[in-house]
Amino acid sequence: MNIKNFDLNLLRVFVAIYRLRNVSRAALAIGLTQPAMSNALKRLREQCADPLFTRAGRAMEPTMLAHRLFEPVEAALGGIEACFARVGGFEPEASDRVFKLLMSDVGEMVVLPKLLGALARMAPGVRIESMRMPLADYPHALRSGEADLAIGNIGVLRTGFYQQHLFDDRYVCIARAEHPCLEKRMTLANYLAWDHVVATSGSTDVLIEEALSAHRKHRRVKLTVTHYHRCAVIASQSDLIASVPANAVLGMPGLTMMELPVRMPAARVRQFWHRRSHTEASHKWMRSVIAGLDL
DNA sequence: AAGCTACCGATGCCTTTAAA
DNA sequence: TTTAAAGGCATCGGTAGCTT
Repeated sequence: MNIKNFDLNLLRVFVAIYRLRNVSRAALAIGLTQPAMSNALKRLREQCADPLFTRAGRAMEPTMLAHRLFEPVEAALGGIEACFARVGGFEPEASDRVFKLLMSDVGEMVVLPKLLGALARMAPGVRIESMRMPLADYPHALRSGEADLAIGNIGVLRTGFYQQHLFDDRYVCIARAEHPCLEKRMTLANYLAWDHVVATSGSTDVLIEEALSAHRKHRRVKLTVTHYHRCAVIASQSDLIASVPANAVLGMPGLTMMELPVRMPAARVRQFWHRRSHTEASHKWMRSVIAGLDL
């Protein structure tokens, strides 16, 4: 390898593929397209004179050299990032800043455990405040600084907001394990024949209603609650059925998960921020930490 | 077992950008 | 102005998983 010509961005490429074992997802994680990532991997392979990752089914398995390189490369990259964060006036390891994050309870379950793990290593004094409010209030909260970031599949944040993709989730229909609706296929007619419990903490409710409107249909909503998790608990103990992001119910006992009878694109869960925070050092640092989580 | 579909990495070709 | 490199779009081909 000739270090004079080495592109340090290739180290980010290497770390992302090693963590995710997937070129496409690694590309999304660092803001490239899949072909650009594939080309970067090719250049990295040429520089290292080693394939670094070999395809094994749907995973990219690291070679012996990749395993040996990962720890020192990750540490070096972390050092560089911390150094630039300090130049910008933010020292993560010494900070006691509070970051206010807008997210649903599913977001909390998926993001917060890993985020806290990362903070324990990098910024033990930094604190998180998870906030909940109606989706319509998100733009104002981010614009005014009441919240730092919003995480979710949020359609209301467009003009004046930046966004970065974090992971995809799918929407599913859930019912208690012995529910009579399971005796038949979950057709649209079957789905509409039952009373529903809906949660208002994310955008699922709005998106399902839009999908049903396209068929000129509507659900009978018997109960509205604020959290997806409560929605799932109620569905597991009643004859109400619900439509939720799959991550909301993973591992929950007493529930059956089914495909929705209407076509729903996957939930593209992203982090959103207002342009007022775009160049602020601590904010940039927190965004990079969240984007680097293996979600 | 065969056929179908979805997923995913690789590649060709083009445009853009920056350096010489 | 030329050239090389990087990134994006479109597409190809291999693999896995599901259905018949």
